[in-house]
Amino acid sequence: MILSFMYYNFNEIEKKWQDYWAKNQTFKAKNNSDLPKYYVLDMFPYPSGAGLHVGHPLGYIASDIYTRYKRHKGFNVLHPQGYDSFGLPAEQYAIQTGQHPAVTTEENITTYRRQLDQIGFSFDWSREVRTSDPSYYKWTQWIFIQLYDSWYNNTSNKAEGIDTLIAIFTSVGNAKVDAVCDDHTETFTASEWNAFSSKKQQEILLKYRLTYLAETEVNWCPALGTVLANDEIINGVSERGGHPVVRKKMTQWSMRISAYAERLLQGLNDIDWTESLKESQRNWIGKSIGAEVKFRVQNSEFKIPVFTTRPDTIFGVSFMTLAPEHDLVSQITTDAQKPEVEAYIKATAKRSERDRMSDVKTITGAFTGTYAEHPFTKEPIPVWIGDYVLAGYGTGAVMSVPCGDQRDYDFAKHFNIPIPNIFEGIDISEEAYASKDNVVITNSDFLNGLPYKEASKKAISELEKLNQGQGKTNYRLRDAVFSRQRYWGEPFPVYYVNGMPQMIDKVHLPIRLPEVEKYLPTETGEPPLGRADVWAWDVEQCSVVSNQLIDHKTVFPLELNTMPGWAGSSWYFFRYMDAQNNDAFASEEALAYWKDVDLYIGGSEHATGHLLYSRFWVKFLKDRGFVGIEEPFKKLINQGMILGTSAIAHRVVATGYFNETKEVSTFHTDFFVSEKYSQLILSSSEIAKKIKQQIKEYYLVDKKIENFSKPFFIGISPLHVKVQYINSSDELDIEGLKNDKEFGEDYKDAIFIGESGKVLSSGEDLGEVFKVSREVEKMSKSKYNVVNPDAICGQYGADSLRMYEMFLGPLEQAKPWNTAGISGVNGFLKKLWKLYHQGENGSFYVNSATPSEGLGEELKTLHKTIKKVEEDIESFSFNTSVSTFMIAVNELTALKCDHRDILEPLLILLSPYAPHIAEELWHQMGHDNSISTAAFPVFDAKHLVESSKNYPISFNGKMKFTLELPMDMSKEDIEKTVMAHEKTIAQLDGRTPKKVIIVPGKIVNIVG
RNA sequence: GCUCAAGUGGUGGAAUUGGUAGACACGUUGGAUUCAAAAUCCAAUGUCGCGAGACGUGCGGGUUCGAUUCCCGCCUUGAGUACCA
Repeated sequence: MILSFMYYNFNEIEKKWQDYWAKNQTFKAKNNSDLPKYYVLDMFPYPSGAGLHVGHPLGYIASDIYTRYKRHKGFNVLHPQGYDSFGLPAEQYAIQTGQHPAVTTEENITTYRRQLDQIGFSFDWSREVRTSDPSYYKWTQWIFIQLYDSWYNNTSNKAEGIDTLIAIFTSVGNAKVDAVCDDHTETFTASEWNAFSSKKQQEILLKYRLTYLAETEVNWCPALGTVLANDEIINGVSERGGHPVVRKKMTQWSMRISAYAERLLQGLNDIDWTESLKESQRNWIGKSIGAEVKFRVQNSEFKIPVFTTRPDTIFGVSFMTLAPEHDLVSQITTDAQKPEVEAYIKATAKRSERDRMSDVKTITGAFTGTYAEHPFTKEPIPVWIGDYVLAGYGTGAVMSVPCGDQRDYDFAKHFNIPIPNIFEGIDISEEAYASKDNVVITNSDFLNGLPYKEASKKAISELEKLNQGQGKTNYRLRDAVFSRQRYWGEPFPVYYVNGMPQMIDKVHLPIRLPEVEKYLPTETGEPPLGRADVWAWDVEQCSVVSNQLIDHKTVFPLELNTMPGWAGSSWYFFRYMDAQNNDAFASEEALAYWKDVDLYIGGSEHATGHLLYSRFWVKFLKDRGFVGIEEPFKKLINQGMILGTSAIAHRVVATGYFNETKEVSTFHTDFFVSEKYSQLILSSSEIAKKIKQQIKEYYLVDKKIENFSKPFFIGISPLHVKVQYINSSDELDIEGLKNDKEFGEDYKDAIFIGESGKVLSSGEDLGEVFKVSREVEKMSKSKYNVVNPDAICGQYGADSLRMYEMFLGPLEQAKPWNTAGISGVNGFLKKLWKLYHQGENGSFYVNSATPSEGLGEELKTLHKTIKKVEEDIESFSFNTSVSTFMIAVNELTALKCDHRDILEPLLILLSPYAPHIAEELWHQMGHDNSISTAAFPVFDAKHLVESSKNYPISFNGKMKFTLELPMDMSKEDIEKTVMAHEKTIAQLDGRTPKKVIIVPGKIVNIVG
């Protein structure tokens, strides 16, 4: 066994230790331990059918290094993994092929697991979870019911059980309740409440529940046949697939995340996330402070509430603008204006969200014919509608102050509305003045002479006196739509009685996803669950029964929507703490021990989706007493994307006439030129002439194509070729490309012109090469630059892959992958192996005797390495540790070091990065246990003490030479020695220095 | 437009409180070993220059004895966001 490992046989070693870890459950975390806990989590992966490319494991490698490091440091580490296994791709595949998504998901997970295992991650797989597993989504449904049974009390500033709200309604009505609820919720007394029908009471309660069913304007994606949440739409099209999205009114489940807007914003101050990530959450929450002002509509009872951040500019209002969708529009429009207004509303409804977004320059609007009344001057203010006002933000109406807002200004200019100036000494003839700084209000009655802040305060207090406004804080964050018209998601534990939703009792969970014969919407446009035959709830038997039994007395229809992707991923980090528990989503003890995630690593694309929703659910679960923490992820790191290095071959295109009609056209020839000629060929160079001639002969003689002209003109067309055919010197493996099965005959006849201009029929011409040019792009199948970790592990080993991914650059930065560079770390591991195999014929050998002296240099190297590696891991600077290891091995090799006292601690330092080789050498050193819990070596500064310093001697800040001087030399002596040095005298060339700066231990700088 | 991040050799990148710019690696060139290749080892490698030397961290200023690092103004690239009242 040992003999076969005389050389570094990574394939055998890695297999051996992966099997050992699995068999011995080396990385199983205990739920009770005297050791301090540490929880390291990777963002939940979706098991896609394409498998992993080398970009995917980057974050997993980083978190695994940190996990292993923490174990060496004496922590009980929880490092689990699982699958966010509900989702669109499996369902789209199911629609195309008819295969059940559970089947393809299972297959994908198998591939995923195999790929993860071969990289040597130290996951505790005994805690694996899958969101599509009924034993998991049972608890997702359970949390949904908890949300339904809760309301948000602004007075206590937390969520409470709905029963406390009902108690208040029963005793005093809702006038005194400060709760987060729908707009336009009616006020009622206790006696009115008690007299309401049960249905009416249920309708009212829905306006308060934290998850509620309501008709809302949603983002409907016709191509996917489902609604999407705001964060699932990028630039007006769906995040998945890029399909158009339209606005539509639908009855949907929503999550009242807006109740938590302020807490979600404030919580950001207490967590260690990157500033950019916190900033995008802050922008998404979009807090703005201002006032709500009510404008009376002249000659009517209506009032138009508006939200403004500039109450100080209230005397600058010259019109009002309502969103075309605003409820009041139809009621206040005069008969005379009705045709124009209705036509405008129709026109804007037709425009998709995308059109409206891409076309912000065109100013459109219509006058309603109605006037509102200024709260202070009582002057009439024309009321317009315009699509630059969004129905979903604020009150859907604005008080338009053209002198202080550019959009109002443009609108006023376009429709010839007056633009009164209320800013002292500011010119508004060209554009509005939107800044809050350096403003003094004028032409504004009691606000004259005041700056922004004072004027705003004063305006609000005056509005309050009139009962026409008050200070208000507004948030951009909208409630999140929670229904999806899809099959492959969690079913809602909901049935309907008289159209009102009812929760199924928690004891009957999980409500399992029913079988359907097709995964498409029904003919009547209902979601796929509408195709299920057994999808009704029997309240007496408490079970799911056939639809045919629906009688609306004891058997009722079940909800047809399913939950969105973020449902299962908003709480999974708790399930890992106690993954097998059947009585709770996790036991109180487990929750109390593991608390929160100490380190979370994942992509920044989840900034406004998963990371916001998780925080929301955790705050809710805390309010209701189910968990003890306010924030789930203490520290969060976004790993940067690994980009591909595409290989581009240069194909010759020729322009000429190639047929009897002598029509001139351009076509792709079979000729390729090496990188050197990719620019040159456009000119009338010798090589271009030669190629033209070759092309002519080839098509006329070899291909026997008649009527083939000599090409008038030749150019270059770039062609992506597979990166696996490119070596470290950017040279193409011509044979490989020609015989690639994927392209069949495409390149069978290709002719390659190499670097020296010679034609290469194949790769046999020695010393003659064909080069491609390289370009850094996103890894994608279509660019043939995807690199599969399986191939890397096979050729270089998992330890090389792990180290190389770290070596590429800082974790958080985007960086290109180039397989050629991996030989560097692979060479390092071979060199390391040799260091431990300095015996006869390269056999394993370490010197276990502890010499009394003489290890000075070796100890210096070791302790320098301990210090640097420890600092690097603590600061997530893994790329520099890899360099440090290389330096250490280079130095120890030069010293021919074979001492156990040096080589053993070095292995522990290395084991988080290259665990397989570390385990193997650890084992060869005579240890029976795994290296994974060996104590991390302790740094001792005494080994780094230097007696002298090689001082850089600078003249006017520029280093000219260095001088070795004792560390304890005084400033005066340094100056004397330096000034007396011959090189100093030569540099000064007779001049007298103005000043000599000496920083002991650092630098000498001579000025003058 | 706004917000955030980043610009250093042929390439990936290093320089953690301002103190020897280019560590470590890839690539390239030359050499050793080999019948030959692979593997391995040694040396050189920022630019210009034969050389002494000069220049050099996106650009222009500034602070400092000294700036990749700090300040001001610009340019470029990437990411996010977008009529948010």
